[in-house]
Amino acid sequence: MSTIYEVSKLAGVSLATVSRVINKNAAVSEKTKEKVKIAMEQLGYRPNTIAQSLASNRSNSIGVLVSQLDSPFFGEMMVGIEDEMRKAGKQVLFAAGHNLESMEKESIEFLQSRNCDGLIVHCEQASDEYMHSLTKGKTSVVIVNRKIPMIEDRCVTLDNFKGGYIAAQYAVAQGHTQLAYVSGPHDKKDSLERLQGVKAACKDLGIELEDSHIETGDYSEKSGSDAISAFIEKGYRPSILICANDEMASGAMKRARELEIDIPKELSIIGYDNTSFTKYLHPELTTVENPIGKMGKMAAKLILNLAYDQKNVIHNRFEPEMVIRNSVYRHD
Amino acid sequence: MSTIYEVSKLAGVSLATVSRVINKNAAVSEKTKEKVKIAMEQLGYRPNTIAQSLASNRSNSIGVLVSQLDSPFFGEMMVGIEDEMRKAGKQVLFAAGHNLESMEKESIEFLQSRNCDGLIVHCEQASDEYMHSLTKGKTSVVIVNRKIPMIEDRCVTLDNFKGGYIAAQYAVAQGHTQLAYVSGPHDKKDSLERLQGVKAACKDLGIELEDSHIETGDYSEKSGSDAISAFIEKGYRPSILICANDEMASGAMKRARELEIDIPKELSIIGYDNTSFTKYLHPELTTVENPIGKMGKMAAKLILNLAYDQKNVIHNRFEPEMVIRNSVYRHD
DNA sequence: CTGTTAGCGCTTTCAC
DNA sequence: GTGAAAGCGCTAACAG
Repeated sequence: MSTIYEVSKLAGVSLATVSRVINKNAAVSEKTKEKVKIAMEQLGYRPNTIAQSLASNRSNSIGVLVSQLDSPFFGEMMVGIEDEMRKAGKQVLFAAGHNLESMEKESIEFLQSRNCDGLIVHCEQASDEYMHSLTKGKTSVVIVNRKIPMIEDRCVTLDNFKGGYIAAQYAVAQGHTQLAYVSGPHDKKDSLERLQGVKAACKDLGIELEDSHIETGDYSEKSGSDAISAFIEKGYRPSILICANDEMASGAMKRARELEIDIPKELSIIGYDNTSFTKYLHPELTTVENPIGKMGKMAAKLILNLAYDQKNVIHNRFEPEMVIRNSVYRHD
Repeated sequence: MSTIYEVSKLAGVSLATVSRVINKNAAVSEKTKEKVKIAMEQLGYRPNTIAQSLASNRSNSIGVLVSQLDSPFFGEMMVGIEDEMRKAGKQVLFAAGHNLESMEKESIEFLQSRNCDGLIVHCEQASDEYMHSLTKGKTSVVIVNRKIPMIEDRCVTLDNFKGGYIAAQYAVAQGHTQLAYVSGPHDKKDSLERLQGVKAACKDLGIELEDSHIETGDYSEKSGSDAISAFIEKGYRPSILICANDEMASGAMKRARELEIDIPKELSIIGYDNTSFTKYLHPELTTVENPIGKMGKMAAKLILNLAYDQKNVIHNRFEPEMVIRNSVYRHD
């Protein structure tokens, strides 16, 4: 591999001049620029990014922490980020936190040790305080899907309250009055917000949603199935079940099928996230769109602003929308 | 961030000595080693990986090219690789080729420009010749899921012939005689091999599989649906449809449901890959396990051998296995 | 607009 | 077993 030195020799200019045409950050006369370009071409010169990083103290890479690498949800997020960063000529390093506080911290340290210029993190377990302190470090940090007090401008979030609200609203609009809800874990803010949204909508619309009509799951398929069983044991037969994510909706559908409950006629189902696998479900799942791909893109834009002084327009609060498919029956 | 220089000052030794205890590649007396370690501890010293790379001409990172970042299939592969590389303390860069020759090459160049010590690639479009020349470069390359003549030792592959064979064999063992097959595109070797496996099994077992009972798809869900329609138009009603991947199997199931064909009673289905979404299908899909996660791990081990002189035991030819679930009806 | 020069933080001969 | 010193390939003042 040829070096900047060889290019400068061949072009008959100094190292600095070559560096300038590479970085386009200082005026170089058209003539010399041309000479340099020809020399680079001839030698097949490619700048050594490592050396660039060391000298400039910038690695032109950003680190991304997701919970899992093999999930449709994080997949979309990664694609959104990669896309945007690639356009900006920056590299992306992905690491997985596996939903464990220790792994999350370890992965963040790993990314930091790689001299990332910025971090985009989707942390589920690490505390608000930890996140907060992270943003105080010298590398910029953007947080996805979590609103942390004091640093909201670093957070790209979804209005989960509204997500819950519109789901319940839609259910009622379709003539349902016997609602049930499977919530996510109560120690997660997004889960809580969705629940509050559902409750608020019911209240606003004059529909009763007793506490006993709410089950708490853990976002897993199994907890969706379990919820169905739980309602049946309680003797409650809702006409519609709203789930805090698609995974649980899928579990609920499976259980219902085992029990020969017809979906959507006897039991309608609403999911949340609009994960890609919803298309494999039968009937196709009506759900709340979680624009995680777009949020990833926005997080990327934000980090580009923070770490590389770009001036992208930022809006960091996203609104969910209903995705109407076939799992909700209309009662007239 | 403290540097190696500060550590050496504090420990009262030279730079070189500190470097030695970091890299454990030369003898250092217990005493001084201890001193250095204490100094590193006190300063919270972390080696600067960029500087290490520049000086040693090794980046301790490997690049991975997949077709898509947001796919369950590649997700598993990425997890397998990340896992193994992480254990080895190496970094992984992921890039997407999007099934386009231009993007594949561009992404490979991107990874190379990042000074990866090795590359693991899953290329669909680039030619054998290109792949071949790639392995001739100075960075080691491992190829996943494609057997390229002359460099088989660099390839981690699945026995696709056997995959097709056991699928057909299983179908026949379950009492089916009216088989049909939806193949993948004919310009892909793996697709061809699966087809040949199916044909061979039929022949060996004395079952007829006319050419008209074979449809050619493109691995997409839609082409699975289309295949069903095509068979019906031809007036052929198979008792079992073997698909060259799960995606097409899913499409076929959808179409069958629309046509009110009962699965598996009237039509059994076998998929291929055992992708994670198969659990969302109904009935749960009987399919051929494609151990892509394990293959990713193995590719990682191989690249560790090639790029870092590790001595992992390699077996680069994987065997598929049937995963029996509920989409095949047994005819006695 | 262009060249000179001093590092960036580390590894790696080569002596001792 | 340890230290001195020469780079790795590039950027970024600074001077002209």
